[in-house]
Amino acid sequence: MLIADDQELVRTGFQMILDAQPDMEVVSAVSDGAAAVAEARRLRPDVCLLDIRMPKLDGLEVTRLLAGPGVTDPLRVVIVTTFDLDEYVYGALRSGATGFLLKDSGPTLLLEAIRAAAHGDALVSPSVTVRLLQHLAQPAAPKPLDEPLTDRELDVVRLIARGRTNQEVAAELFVSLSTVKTHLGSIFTKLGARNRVEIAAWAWESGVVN
Amino acid sequence: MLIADDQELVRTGFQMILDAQPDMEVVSAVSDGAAAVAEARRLRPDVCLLDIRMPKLDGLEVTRLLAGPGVTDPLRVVIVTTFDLDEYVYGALRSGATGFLLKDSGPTLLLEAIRAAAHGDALVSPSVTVRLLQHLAQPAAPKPLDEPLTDRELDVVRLIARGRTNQEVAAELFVSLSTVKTHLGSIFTKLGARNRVEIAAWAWESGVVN
DNA sequence: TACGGCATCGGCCGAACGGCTGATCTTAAG
DNA sequence: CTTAAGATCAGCCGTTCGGCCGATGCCGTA
Repeated sequence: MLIADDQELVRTGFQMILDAQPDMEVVSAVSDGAAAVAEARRLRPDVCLLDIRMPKLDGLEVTRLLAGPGVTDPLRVVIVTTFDLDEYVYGALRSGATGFLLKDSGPTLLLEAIRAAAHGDALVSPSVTVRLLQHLAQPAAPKPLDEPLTDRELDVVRLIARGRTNQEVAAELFVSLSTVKTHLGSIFTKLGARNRVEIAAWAWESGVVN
Repeated sequence: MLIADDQELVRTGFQMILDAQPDMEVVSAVSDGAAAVAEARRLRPDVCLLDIRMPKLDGLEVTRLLAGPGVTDPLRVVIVTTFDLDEYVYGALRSGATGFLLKDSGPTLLLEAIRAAAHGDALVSPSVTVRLLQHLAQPAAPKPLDEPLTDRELDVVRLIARGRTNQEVAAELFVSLSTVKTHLGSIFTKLGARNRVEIAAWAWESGVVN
């Protein structure tokens, strides 16, 4: 087990909790991201407990270096943070973390998360999980449409959502600019959108593009 | 707390674990899905603990009836099952479950899951979570940025991605239209975007918004 | 056959966008 | 103290967007 947190109190708190466990051993506790990477590579602990907000390298960068895509023989990383921000959550998961805990979690969850990570499993704070599940559970029906989009309109939506201009959409669909604008008009009406970015946002939310 | 499981031993086992907790009370324990729905509607427990494989109605059907989309005043449902099947997991989440536990989890996780559900949060078994995260983390690698966006630029990006006009962004951030356009200029350069929809697309792909 | 939905095209016009240059102020780093 | 980076603001100007009007042709159904 390696602990990385810039706050002295948090480090020692974690260490006391973990040292009380017969099956856990803290091999190093550091206060910044660069040291975390160095120690992790030197000691190769089973699990790394990383804060996000740290000097030099933040926890997500450290995770990328230790467990990110392309890393050979990645370590297990559990992110522990005070802040329940979506960017942190998704950033952590993309970086290769196998756990995400808020600091307001009890010690029970902390221990469970570490044991899970040691087995290659992942435990995420319940208050975070509930939001993740919402995204998984309803990739469909973000907006009940009075009138569904036609196939051709969906073609236009998909290209719009990828950042194409009307001219480019016209070229890729082999139609004129006027036609694209006509389809767009229908799309605006049906979705109740006020500009093309709202169309794009709807497309991403509803899973029309991915 | 309501327990529904067709196996006598499991029901009593759960009941013994839960009765030992001062903050929990099992108000009913039934052995099939139809009874679970009836009891849940009559007693309206804070949390329902449901097995999936049950006579008459399976746990997922029960969940749909008690917590599914369109249900007014939904109950909190934790699914407990022996079988770690993807269909079960996704089925449970789509049905409206706020927790998913495998029966090989320890009593600690069971209690944590129930307490989380009571708060409206969701705890999922670590071995299941790790697979869910792979699906979430899959659309990774949107674009490694030469220069990262500043905090303020991210504020602008988030609002742009939600379809706001420059004027609206200015109003919501309490700055002038000129400032927004300046930030946008930097964003265009850093992301290599050609229009605001490409900025929005980057934001959605990278998880800056969701 | 007549009707309606869909796809296709054109023009006009005001508003919004995006690129450009240049400026002040604060804060952090060297 | 000097320098660099970030946040703030301003004007100009060409392009794109989005709304609105109208029009033609195809196809399936009533």
